[in-house]
Amino acid sequence: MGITKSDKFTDEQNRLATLAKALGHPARIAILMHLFKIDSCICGDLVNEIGLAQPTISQHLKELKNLGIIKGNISGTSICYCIDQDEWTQITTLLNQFLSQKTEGAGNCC
Amino acid sequence: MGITKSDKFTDEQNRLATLAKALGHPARIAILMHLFKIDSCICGDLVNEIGLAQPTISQHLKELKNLGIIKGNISGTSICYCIDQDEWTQITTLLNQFLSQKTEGAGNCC
DNA sequence: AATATTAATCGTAATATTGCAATATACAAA
DNA sequence: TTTGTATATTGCAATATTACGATTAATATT
Repeated sequence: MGITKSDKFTDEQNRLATLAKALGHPARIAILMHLFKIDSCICGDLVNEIGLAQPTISQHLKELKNLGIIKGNISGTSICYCIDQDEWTQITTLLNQFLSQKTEGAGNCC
Repeated sequence: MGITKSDKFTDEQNRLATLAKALGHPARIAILMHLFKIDSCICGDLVNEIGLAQPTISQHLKELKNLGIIKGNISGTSICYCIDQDEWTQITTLLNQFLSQKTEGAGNCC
């Protein structure tokens, strides 16, 4: 039904899924990559950099902002976005913790 | 339009997004967690473990299987799923590479 | 063979996501 | 104040995802 039954899962599971989902679109990956590459506030070249329409980029930025991954400050007529390093560290720590799991035994029973 | 314009992005960006997306649902996180915890083939208790209907679980398993994260072998009348450790290592390496990025400067210009 | 068990597939409904045109908002410059 | 520039919001169309009932396929068991 298009609706995720979050109540069936633990907070941790929901949190991990939410974070992964936010990274689950190439435009948002590209935005983050660009922000890392520029490594300072960028203002509006994302629309040029990525080939999507301005409202679409704006929407993806909003999503990343809602999760706290990036923050934006008004800078004259443009808005200055950058990675929130603290939040990024927290998020990636959580994800890494999950990703670094290993099957105990040689695993691969199949 | 609900369709992702993959052609606008690099292979790496698309790959990362696809992997992240696969982890972007709590049921799939829960399935992986359970497989790691059991650390051996489990067969059908995922349906009991997670409170979703059998076709729903089957669908999520298929998604993970398509990406190669898990594999399943027929074992009598049931099917035996487990993590594909090699593939998991590859995938997490790729993701970690992206996640471990840091803003060079003190960052946080905003 | 008939029956039971397990998991995949099909069909469908409900909701979510993606993308953009049009518009609105906010500020700067002239 | 008007004009231009940059970003956000709204509204909508197209597609994707999630979930499940019903069914099917495959194998065991009797």
